[in-house]
Amino acid sequence: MESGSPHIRERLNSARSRMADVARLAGVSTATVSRALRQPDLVSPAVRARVQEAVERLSYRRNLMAGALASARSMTIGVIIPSIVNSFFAATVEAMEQALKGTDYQLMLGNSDHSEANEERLVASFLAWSPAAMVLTGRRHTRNTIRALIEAEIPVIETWELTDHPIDTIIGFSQRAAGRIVIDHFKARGAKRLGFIGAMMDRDYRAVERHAGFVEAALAAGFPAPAEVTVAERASTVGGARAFADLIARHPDVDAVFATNDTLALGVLFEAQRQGLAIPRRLKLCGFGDLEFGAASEPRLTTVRPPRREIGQQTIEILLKRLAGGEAGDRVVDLGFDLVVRGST
Amino acid sequence: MESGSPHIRERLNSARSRMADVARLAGVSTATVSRALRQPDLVSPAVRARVQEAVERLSYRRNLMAGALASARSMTIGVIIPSIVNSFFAATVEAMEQALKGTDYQLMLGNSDHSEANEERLVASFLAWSPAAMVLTGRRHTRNTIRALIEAEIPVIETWELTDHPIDTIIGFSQRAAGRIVIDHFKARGAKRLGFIGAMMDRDYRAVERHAGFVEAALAAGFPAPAEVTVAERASTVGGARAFADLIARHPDVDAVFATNDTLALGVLFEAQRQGLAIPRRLKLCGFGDLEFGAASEPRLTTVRPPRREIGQQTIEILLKRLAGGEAGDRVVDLGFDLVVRGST
DNA sequence: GTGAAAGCGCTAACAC
DNA sequence: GTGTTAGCGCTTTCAC
Repeated sequence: MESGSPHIRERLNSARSRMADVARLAGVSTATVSRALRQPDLVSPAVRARVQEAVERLSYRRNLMAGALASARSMTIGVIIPSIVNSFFAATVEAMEQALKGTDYQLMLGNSDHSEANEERLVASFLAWSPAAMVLTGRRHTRNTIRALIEAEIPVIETWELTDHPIDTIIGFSQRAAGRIVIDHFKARGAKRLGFIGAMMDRDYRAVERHAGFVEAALAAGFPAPAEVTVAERASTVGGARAFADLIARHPDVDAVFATNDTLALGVLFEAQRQGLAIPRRLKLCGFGDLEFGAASEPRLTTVRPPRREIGQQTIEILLKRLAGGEAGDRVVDLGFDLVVRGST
Repeated sequence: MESGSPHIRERLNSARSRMADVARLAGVSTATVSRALRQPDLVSPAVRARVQEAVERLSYRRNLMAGALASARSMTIGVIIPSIVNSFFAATVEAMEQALKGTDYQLMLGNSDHSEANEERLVASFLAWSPAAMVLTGRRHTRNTIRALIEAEIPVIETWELTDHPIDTIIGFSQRAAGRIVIDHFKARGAKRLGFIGAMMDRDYRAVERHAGFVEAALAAGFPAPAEVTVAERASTVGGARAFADLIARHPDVDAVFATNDTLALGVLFEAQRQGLAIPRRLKLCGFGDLEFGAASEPRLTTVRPPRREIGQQTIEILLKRLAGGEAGDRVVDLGFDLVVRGST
């Protein structure tokens, strides 16, 4: 901390100024300064200008904490995702950040590690900051989480899924349908014996739903029950490769694999190469997530594209409208998904 | 918001309780409650127990905002990374979160998108929350950023690089040296004509430094100047594939490529497969980052492993010590890096 | 070891 | 359209 030349230090008794200083310099009350800053329309143009000038002269910055305490609302939006590494959700968060640019709202990001108990703890500590709104991933939460959220009386958006009974509003798509659609495609491609590869199926219940949709549709379409291997840890390329090696060793007749995550699918692709199984001739492969590398792999990866960025963008759009006093719109927003057919099937 | 049964709502006049309520129930003053909660040692065991009980009976949660306002310090650590999608930094953040578990500190995450101007804006808005400390990526910041940080008089950790003049403390490794080490390895493997593939070299100056180290060492080792292609956008597999196609078309004699990012390297790998260039026989390939897929690709990817998680873990360790009143330790912490040699070279 | 009292820097009624 | 007056719920001297 002993860095920084005294020369630099001199120029700035600034950042310390309080609203009262601005008020004095502008010749108005703090209430007026507060209005001029937050609801300029309520203040006469002349005063607005004087306040603006004073703010600049003092390089005044509002103390958000004081404001939040006084109003019991902070300019914060709490966001909880299951994981930030190597994840679909990063794109959603990124889209939210972009949609928030130019506003005064700040995201507070939390990582539940796919655990409802962690989520409960995060929600509790986020709420201690009186956020303006909360964004959760998924529709499954503990009773306490739901209770705390309802009590908070702020907009709450659940994401990445659908349900008829959202806490407030849910924006996403049907994970089950995403699993189902793969079957239609495999069938059209003439697959005979299906395989399924998943990861962390004990915690990632969205993957469980995709699996359910996949199996349900497979049986309905007359396929035998898919051969399955799941890895315990979170989705990884290494895990996908191992799982596929295992799967194909035990079920050599499998000719089409659905992996619940493109990262797993990438592992399958590499392992198939290693074993000399031609994709898509000998093995059809479909992933989920439309991660970027799928558009460049050899062969390119067929996958289900979830509306990763759209979820984030819509979430913020709806939130901003609500926070600006607008009515709550639809409680359920289905953004759908696409099957992106490429070379691997 | 109209969700939630009345039954649920009844049970919880709770979350509303204030410190004064706890004080009354415990028969002490709010000052004592505050002490009992934050510095239990200053309070007699008997009182401590009574306060504890009252806290539980009322399911009292401290209002962090009020505390922060009163003490001019919040239990927040501001963290700014250049990008969260598909990035090395996600692992650093994840490690920080884990190291923070069990403490009352919260990360506030910001995304500068590799821009110093964005960083400046973020720092300003984070400081309005009176964070207990700030963590930045890199050593390059605007004058304003540095000034604001020094004025804030809080611990500031810069990460992912080294410099003799950190704002406060810097934890990382030499990007230049990371570029240099690749040359030794390529030379040992008998490479003759080198290629370089980078992304976003106008903004990602860490990549620029790796590049500088790579070129400098190449010339020193007697190689001709490496052939280079860079993509304008952020590192991607698609971009890596395109860049390599371009590179090899213009310089068919290149037999060893260094990509500043494993994601780019993955694209090179796929494009080489497409063109029938055997790795490592015809083409040696080295990436940077040690992203997970490199351990599973075919062939597996040689790469430089930065201390991604270690940086995050050490950052928090040092911060917690400082925040608990400890002395500032070394101003420069070099965590080094490893060359992970695998099948692609 | 504990309490009283004075804020922290804003916002929000309400009056003018 | 603007000012006055109370707080928001804590932390922090300073006494005792």
